[in-house]
Amino acid sequence: MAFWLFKSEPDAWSWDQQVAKGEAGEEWTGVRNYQARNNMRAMALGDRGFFYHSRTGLEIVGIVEVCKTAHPDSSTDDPRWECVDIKAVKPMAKPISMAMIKQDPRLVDMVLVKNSRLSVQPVTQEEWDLICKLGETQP
DNA sequence: GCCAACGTTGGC
DNA sequence: GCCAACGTTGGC
Repeated sequence: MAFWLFKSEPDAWSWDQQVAKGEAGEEWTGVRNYQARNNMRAMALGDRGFFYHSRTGLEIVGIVEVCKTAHPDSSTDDPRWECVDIKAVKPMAKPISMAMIKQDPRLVDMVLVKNSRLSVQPVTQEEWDLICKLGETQP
């Protein structure tokens, strides 16, 4: 199983909205970046990811699961763009902020820090385990 | 709200 | 195929 991180501005699509979708989940539409798309193409059913609030919030607020693998993005006719569906699994007991990540030498190499503009990014097993631990959340 | 970093576009 | 110009993202 692989681990990922999904970024969203809460003004556009928030964790609460994701939770409201429940088991059905929701298409992660709107990605128009090849690297992010390729990451979604690489996802398998059941892969887990962090849900991160960008711009306003700047913290990991929850855990999601891939519930549908990559398919054409219904928000565009352009066949280049694909997306997966994700569903909310559980909130972080303690959200993990960008500031906390930057302070931890074990986390400063995260893509989140190194390439803050990539909206769908991979997370390593070590990063996943540590953030779950710091967030006091069972993955 | 600012602006640096990055990705994309398009003229040559 | 290069690279300047432009648009967007997202931390601050």
